[in-house]
Amino acid sequence: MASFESPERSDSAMPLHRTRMADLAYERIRELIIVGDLPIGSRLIETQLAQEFGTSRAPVREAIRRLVEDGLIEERPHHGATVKVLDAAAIIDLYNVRLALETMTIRLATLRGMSTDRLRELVALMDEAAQKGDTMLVARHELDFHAEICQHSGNQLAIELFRSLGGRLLMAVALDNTSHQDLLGVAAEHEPLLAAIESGDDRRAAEEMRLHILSTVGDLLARLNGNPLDLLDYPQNA
Amino acid sequence: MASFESPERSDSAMPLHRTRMADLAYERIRELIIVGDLPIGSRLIETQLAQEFGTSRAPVREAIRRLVEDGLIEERPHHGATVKVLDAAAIIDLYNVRLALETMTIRLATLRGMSTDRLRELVALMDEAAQKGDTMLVARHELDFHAEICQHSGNQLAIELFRSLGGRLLMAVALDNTSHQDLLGVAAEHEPLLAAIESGDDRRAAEEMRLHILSTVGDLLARLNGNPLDLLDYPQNA
DNA sequence: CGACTGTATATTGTCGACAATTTTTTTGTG
DNA sequence: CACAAAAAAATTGTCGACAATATACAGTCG
Repeated sequence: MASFESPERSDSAMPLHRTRMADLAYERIRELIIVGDLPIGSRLIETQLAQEFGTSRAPVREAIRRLVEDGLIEERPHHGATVKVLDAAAIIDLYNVRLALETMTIRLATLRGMSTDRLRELVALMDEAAQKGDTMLVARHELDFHAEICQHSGNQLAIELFRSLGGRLLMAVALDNTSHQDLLGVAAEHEPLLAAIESGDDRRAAEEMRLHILSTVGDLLARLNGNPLDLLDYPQNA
Repeated sequence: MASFESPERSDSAMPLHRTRMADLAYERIRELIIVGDLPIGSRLIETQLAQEFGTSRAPVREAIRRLVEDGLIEERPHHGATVKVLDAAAIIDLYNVRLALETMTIRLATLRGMSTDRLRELVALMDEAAQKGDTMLVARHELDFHAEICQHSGNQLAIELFRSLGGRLLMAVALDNTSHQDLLGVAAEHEPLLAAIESGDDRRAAEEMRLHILSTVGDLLARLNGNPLDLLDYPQNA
């Protein structure tokens, strides 16, 4: 009868994790890397991070393994993990892959007749963030914009891949600490994309995406160092 | 002086890991999944696998995390890991991504003037395996063939991504347990690709790659179930 | 003074145990 | 017999400790 069970101790029973420490560690370390708090090349000491998070090493190890797979971290077997370098060459590689992936996803999304409502909301958020001069927030909304398109492609694999690319894409923006110049124009630059999606012409949408991405990476590389884009000029149509 | 140190006990000191258990576990589990020994949907019990490998759970956990990132395994927070389903829809997604990626890498490789010597060796190996009727071995050499092209693109990210896609690509072939019919023809089908690469015309190479991949996935889906390719028809040129 | 060697330290790799949670089985009841 | 609640079992999540390895440092000899 009426067994004395206290399904939830209300007093002092705070830390009962409803979520996994490993997930938290993953998010936190990822953020540290993206923001640049853990600079490129710096080592990730498991014990140190564990202490900082107030956990054991196990969740930290797990988080690090995931970040390795995300490409944010490099690891040598007994040496440890370091934040992977993201130089101009890596950015070109990154954007080449992005180009290939996103020209595909936007075609699929366009063919499926995706609505642009949410996209317009995100553009508005970009604008808002731009007016505050918050470069990083603009970049995050911009990433959401592209993720939204990816989502509507229906290609689950592409969605996963784009998510895992997100960290590096944000890193690339964060590297470029200057660049408050044309922040106001970034929202408007998305109009042609919206129009193309609404037109239902997938080929046109892909071409707009190509131009959009090329412009983005061009700016990025131009600011990072004068390096012109090496082999990124990659037209899909004649 | 001359401290008694035995840097390598020759007798019975076998398990001194020169390599990490976690790596071994990763390879072994991956192979179990690809071959189909761990069928789709089956659960991966950490303790069970650990016992089978003669290790603790830690390396197994690590391996599982990596396989999750490779997309071979699905994981719900407290429920455990299961082998991810790979149905016709997933295969279409996979090959769409592959198409986007490989039409890019072959263009870059071609522009860089890659040698086809190694590729011809791999075609020979395919033929050899085909004559033995070893479907899986043909598939592995075929994967190496494409990996080789990817390698010569110089795009590090694309190389990583293709490697992580490899597991799923092999799984797709393994699913299709029949299919000894046109095994002999598979080697010859690579000739146009080789010719295009040697011609130095990157656009032509990309088109050949597109045809090649479309043909592959077409066969695959046709055998898997009568499902016609849904939205994969994805020409790059007009 | 520099190269080498051996030691000390720091860090990762693995283990066994316990806590938290979920799934399965059992039990009681209408 | 079906159905709900409770107990039991199985499994994952986290921890602290130890072993294996790599790095840093000091001492020695040329």
